[in-house]
Amino acid sequence: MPELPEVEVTRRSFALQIEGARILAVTMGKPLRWALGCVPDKLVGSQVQQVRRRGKYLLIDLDRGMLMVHLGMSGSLRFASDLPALGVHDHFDMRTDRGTLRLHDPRRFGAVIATSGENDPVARKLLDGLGMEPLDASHFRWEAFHAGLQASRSPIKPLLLSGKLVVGVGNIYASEVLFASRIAPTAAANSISTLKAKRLYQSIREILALAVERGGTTLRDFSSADGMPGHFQLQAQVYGRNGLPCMRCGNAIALLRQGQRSTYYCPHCQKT
DNA sequence: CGTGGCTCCTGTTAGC
DNA sequence: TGCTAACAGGAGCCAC
Repeated sequence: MPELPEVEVTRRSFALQIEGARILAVTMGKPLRWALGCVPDKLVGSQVQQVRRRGKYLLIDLDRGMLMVHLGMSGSLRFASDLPALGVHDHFDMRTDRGTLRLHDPRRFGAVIATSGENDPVARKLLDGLGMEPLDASHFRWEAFHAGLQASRSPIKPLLLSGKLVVGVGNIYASEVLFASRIAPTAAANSISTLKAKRLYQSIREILALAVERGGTTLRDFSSADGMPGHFQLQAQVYGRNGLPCMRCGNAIALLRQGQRSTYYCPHCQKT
């Protein structure tokens, strides 16, 4: 479900409240994608220092160790002091003296992993090799992005989704940024003109930033940790609009399958 | 190494 | 209305 904007909106919705909190108890539900990596009781007594994000991972720094949280396809976090009883899809529940952090994840593609810190082998394995942070101007450099495109013959849509060049662009935003920059999703990355590559670079920055500003996209059930839904779907130009008229030229939006994922695009506006 | 296919799991929706 | 199949916002792993 969540792409970078939803993860960032989630982070902002509870980071300040949970900082300094002391962990009182941890309860696990059904198993998630990976085991927690330690007995839940081991977390008790630790203090939350800050909540960061790398790609679609939330990194919760503790005075001893680091919790990594991934929302997968259907995950969402809540942080509140008055949460209802655990539901069948609540699989991680961390009670603190400031409130309870709870992961709700019906499909269980998400993860909560306890590591010793950023240099923990498990953390390294998941974080090493991630691409540039699109909302970090000093990290997301045009020169590096352009060089990355030039170095790949992969179709641009799956390359964006892979996170190897730039992180956080998921299935919705991949379609949206390619439409905005008028690039065919099937175009080989190294065949994209410098002009279009520049538009793509700008679109990634602008569209993701706008989505964060708007509170993320809620297609089904996304909400941030304070329970607020997103509003960005009102802005979607192509995603989910198969057969409907293109907002730019009026021709029908087409649907394409790339690597088992749906891609929406305008065949008229997005050539090569 | 880069690339593509499969897989995990549950819920919702489209089609008959 | 009920059944079934397809599909859903991710990404690690394996085989080429």
